[in-house]
Amino acid sequence: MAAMSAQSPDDSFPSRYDPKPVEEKWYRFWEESGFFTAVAGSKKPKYSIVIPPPNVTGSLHMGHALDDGLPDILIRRKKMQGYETLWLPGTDHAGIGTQVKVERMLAQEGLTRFDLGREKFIERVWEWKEKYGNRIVTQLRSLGCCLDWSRLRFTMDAMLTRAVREAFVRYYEKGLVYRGLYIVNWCPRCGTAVSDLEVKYVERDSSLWYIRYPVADSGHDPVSRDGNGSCPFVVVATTRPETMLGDSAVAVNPKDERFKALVGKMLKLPLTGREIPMVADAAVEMEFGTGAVKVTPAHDPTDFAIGERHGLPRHKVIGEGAKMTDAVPEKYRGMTREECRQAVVEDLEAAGLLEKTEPYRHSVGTCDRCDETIEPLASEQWFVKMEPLAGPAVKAVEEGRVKFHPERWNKVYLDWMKNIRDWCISRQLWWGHRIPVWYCGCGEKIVSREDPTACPKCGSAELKQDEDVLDTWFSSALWPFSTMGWPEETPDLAKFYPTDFLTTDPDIIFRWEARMIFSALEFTGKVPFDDVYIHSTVLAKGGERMSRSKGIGEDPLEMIAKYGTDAVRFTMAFLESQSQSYRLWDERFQLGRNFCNKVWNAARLAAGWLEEEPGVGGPGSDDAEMAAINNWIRARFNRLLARVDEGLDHYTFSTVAQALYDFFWHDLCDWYLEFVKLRPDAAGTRKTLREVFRGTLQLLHPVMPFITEELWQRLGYGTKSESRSQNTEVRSENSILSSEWPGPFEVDESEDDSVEALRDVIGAVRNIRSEMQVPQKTRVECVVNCGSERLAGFLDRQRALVEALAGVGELRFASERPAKSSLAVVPGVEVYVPLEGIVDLDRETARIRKEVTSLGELIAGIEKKFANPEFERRARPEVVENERERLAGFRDKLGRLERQLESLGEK
RNA sequence: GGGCGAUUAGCUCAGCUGGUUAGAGCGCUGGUCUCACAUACCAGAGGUCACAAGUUCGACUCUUGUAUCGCCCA
Repeated sequence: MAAMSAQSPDDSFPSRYDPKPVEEKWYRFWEESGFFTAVAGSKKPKYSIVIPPPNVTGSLHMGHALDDGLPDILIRRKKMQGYETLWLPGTDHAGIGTQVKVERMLAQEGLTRFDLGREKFIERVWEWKEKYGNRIVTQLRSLGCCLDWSRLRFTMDAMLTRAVREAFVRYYEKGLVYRGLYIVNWCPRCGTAVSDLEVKYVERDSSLWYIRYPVADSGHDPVSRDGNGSCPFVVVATTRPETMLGDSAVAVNPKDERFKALVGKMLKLPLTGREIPMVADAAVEMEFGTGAVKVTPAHDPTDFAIGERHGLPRHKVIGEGAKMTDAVPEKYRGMTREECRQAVVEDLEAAGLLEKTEPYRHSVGTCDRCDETIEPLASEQWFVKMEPLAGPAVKAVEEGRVKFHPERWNKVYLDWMKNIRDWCISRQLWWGHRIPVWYCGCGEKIVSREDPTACPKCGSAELKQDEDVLDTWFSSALWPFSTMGWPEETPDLAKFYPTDFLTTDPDIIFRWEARMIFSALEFTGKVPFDDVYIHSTVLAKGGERMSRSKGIGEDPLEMIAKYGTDAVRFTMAFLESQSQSYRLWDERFQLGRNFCNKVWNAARLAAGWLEEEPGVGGPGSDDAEMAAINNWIRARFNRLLARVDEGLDHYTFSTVAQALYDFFWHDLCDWYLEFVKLRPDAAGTRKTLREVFRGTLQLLHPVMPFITEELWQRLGYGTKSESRSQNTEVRSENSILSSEWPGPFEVDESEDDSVEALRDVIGAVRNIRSEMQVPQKTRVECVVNCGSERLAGFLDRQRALVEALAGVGELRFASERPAKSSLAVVPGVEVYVPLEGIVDLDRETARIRKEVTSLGELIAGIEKKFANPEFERRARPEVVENERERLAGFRDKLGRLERQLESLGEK
């Protein structure tokens, strides 16, 4: 411990990276510098992204960390690449969610929304929003997102509300929005209709009840079988016996021979005294139950359709509160669905009309939000007619104007869009965009952008606005352009729309991306974005879905507090590899934290060199000595740059993070900085160090914004302009965020192979030392036998590096193996380590044998290829040539090692 | 019922259009407080790439099937 502080005399550059002070400081700096604010009048090319708006009721979870962290990576790079970027923040009013939240608050005061009335209630919701709705927005800052706060939007803002009205009215005028009586998914607990997407189906164990419906004019006793061939009743199977009270018919498939004779006859509906017809309809599956099904047009979508086709009455037997209505016999009225089911089954049984009950597993629709069983209910609702809208939305993706990434999601989207059904957009809520339709006592219906004051037909001022509000997703669908001022032709819209990119969880691809695409095409004539990236679902350690309410998973804010924002961002990018999901837990963030610390400490080391002027004429000041190594790291940097650019252009975040990690840790720290330690003084080395560090910080910046800005400043890049800019544009580089994205170095790679050989020699000696259990502090001799003069010359010039990094006393050159020495063969070089007195013959034999064995396997593998004459005939020539070279190389190495084994045997 | 995805080292995951000794992080083993970092350094062990058949000169990679798991839609 004491040693540690002694090693870091300068407390202003501590040996551990502490993210907290750094993060606060630089976020404020960026924001105050105006880096986040987009300029619509800019002449620069644009790059824009709108945030997938989180619910105002929400707080940051791992999904947001990706929704918002990944675009931030892209945005930061584009800023550095000189684009005028807009990264637009905002929140969604989340109709049901918010309303329920405020209702719960009221409940604590012993009030319901009805006690307050609509107006007062909405006031309370706004109060709630002002007070708590900004929580998620604040949290986005701690993720480091460079969102343009001057353009913060909310779906209930006046500007966006106007867009919603405009959209509704335009749809209406084109006949694309209509009001109609259809079966909707009714949630009795939420008290509203919900769209198909908000229904989740869960498998439940239940029963299939077989009920006898007596034939009205059969003349037979309905209970006993008379055995003379004529059937006194029709048996129907149902999973919902309580709905039989609302039956209007029994239907069979027209092709079903079993029932041909009965079609057109009347049946007695048990428990009600009603008579209902037998009808034939192709929608009936002959395989289900008995082949005859009960038809309840008011409570089932298929039955509703059958009812339409056959002109059947709709008996609404279950009401909005999921209780039996007055349309049923008195004894059942007011019962819940469950109570009524039991009563009906008992009564049928008592009447001898229950033929049998079978256990049955089926899926039951439940409310996505509250898990209540959904009641399909015939109800007056507003719908968007999807067919005319879906066509262009399908085309946009088929023609590649919108591209999903990973590619497979294109298909998911297309399947859905091609089978889409009309969208139920009215909700029986108070919080939301109220439907802009007014009704007059004279029967006139007014659909208007502005609130009307009088009926255009009769002049009456007694107008009543539709009670319902629009589905929240109706406004979300307009988000990419409503946030920019549509329908006004604003500068923002002109400059930044369409947007370039959007990322979300796979969950909301239909609610969001799909609806945004058709809405955008309809209203703006343009796609809302070019690329959609569907990120992985983050699972908890055990593979379960993260859930705050169930206490499963990690809180990103906690992880940020514990490991730092950059560590969280880096780790999540590292894991984001285009798979369906990945598992994440607390300790995983150590990956990012350790990497941050590595970057920090490498900078700490380099800082010492960069502060001083290069030495002149002193040891290590000779550029020639380090030239090949400087070129090597520059070449490695170029390779990194190519990978980062390629990866970010294709949204392969994981490969980008891995490339950064590998280069920084394994090329820069493990080798280059270790080389430089020995002779940091040459001007060429200084230059390389400075430039490579600069470029590397820049490449790291989009993923790890805070630490890179801190180091950018500490290393002095923020004060001296060193941009290698080709542009004439003058850029202030006082922040890494405003610096110019790097390009490749010019580099002479002619001696890269020599540097590789240098690393191989050091590695070989280290390996021998370790296998021979040579103590770390013991210097060994090392003799090399080079295949070429050039390489020998190079290694001679680099002898100091071999000596320091491999623990070698003196590097010597020879063409013969010294006695009692250990041998390693690397490309172009034989490495001997004389181990007089230390060498352990058994160990050396074992070490060589191991390698001989693995070489033998490799050689056998390649020989097998050549053994087949087809190989040389059919494989590509370069492949054959390559294999030939590998084989020769392995054989050569094997021969040398075998000779070593023989000579060991002699001694 | 339909669609999509996964199955690679003890764990969590990479491996593009088939052809360099299948990689990483963590964990493990041995050795190091080496003057940036023990959140570190050095060396190493560990995989018949779920299974079967096929295509091919050649399959972790392509095709088909089987098994197990997961996601979505109806």
